[in-house]
Amino acid sequence: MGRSPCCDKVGLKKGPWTPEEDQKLLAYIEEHGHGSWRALPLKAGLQRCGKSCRLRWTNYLRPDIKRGKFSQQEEQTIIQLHALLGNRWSAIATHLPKRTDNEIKNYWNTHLKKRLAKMGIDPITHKPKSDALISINGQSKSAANLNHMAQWESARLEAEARLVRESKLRSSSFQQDPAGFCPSGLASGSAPGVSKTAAWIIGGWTKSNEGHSAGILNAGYNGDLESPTSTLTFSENVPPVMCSTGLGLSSMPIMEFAGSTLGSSETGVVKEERNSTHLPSYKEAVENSLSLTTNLHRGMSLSMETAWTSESLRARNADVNNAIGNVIEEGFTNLLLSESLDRSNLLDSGEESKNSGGGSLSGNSDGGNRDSGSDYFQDNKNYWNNILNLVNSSPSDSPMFYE
DNA sequence: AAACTGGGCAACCGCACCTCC
DNA sequence: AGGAGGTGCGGTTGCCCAGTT
Repeated sequence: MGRSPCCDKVGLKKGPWTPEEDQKLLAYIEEHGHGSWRALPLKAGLQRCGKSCRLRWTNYLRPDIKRGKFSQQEEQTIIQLHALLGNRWSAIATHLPKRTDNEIKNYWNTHLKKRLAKMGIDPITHKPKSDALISINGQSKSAANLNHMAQWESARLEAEARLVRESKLRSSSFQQDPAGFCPSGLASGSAPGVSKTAAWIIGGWTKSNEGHSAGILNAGYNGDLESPTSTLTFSENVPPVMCSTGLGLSSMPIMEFAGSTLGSSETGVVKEERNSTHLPSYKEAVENSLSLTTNLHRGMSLSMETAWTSESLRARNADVNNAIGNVIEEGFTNLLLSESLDRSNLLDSGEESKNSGGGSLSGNSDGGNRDSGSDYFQDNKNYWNNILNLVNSSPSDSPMFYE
């Protein structure tokens, strides 16, 4: 095709930006907006390529960028989303308000990836690197767990493959009006829907453990959990496992969300129709997936408030935050984030403290200190539950990043 | 104190996708 | 329908700085 370069490289400056250049760019964009990036440098009086200007703006100058150290929850978010999305930094960034994809990518490469590796977790697959990590008497558990994770991965891949197929078939874009996702019966009182989401996820997982062939999350399961549960039912013949991945959710052309909180029969219905001419790409499908689950969650999370006040928003966010926190606290992802975790100490001590929000992978790997066989398994369930839970959480109104 | 090393981060590069004509 | 330009994205590079030898 021989396309022309995005800009004439001759005479254009490269390398670090000076404060003067920053000022010029800022001043121009504040006054005119960026418009065409290619034309911007000339208009702004910059000897830079438009692409360079865009990058500088999006990664550094933009006013809504939060700089500085990543919080623990941000780290969790990155790890969990990376487990689900891989190196789709922009998609991950949408769930981390005020952080740029570049910043997240750098942080992953320089911190989190290494930390995972150090923990014996493959930063690519997010799985333990070998069975040796598992306790002696946990051999069968190890196998079961890896099998479990393999199924998850398999489901994920299936979902992605399905997305590709669906994206070719689909002819509609999503109706993403959050209000449309708010089943009035779902959020009675002030109980945040997110806890119900978590309950649903965990409930589904727990049940699925009893029958792996049914998939990891049997979304269609309408079980007898004590806590309020919600179910997803699909009008297509979709293997339940497909519902287990955040990806799978939105790939369903027609999807019905039935909230069965506290025995209520109110039902929120989310439907998409095959009418539009828009054929989303795979990438778009993935994004839509996230958006849909996000909106689904948002709908669940919304109380019956008709207006969003800052107070109600914050109150809700606090509730949501607590709910997420409660779930996440139990995940072994926390291991990666705990400042107190010192693998060598654990190895040296030969005894793992029986605390605490999530135990220790290294503890598990070290001679079966964890005598509760279900803990490790539970940790891993939680790990992946958290991922799904996270995707279900809203990117834009995520409570965890309020300052 | 100088040289070396590694970590962290901003920026660049090239490809892929999207949109417009 | 197809080409060209614009933009977004992910991988990589290179510079700066702090810590170590």
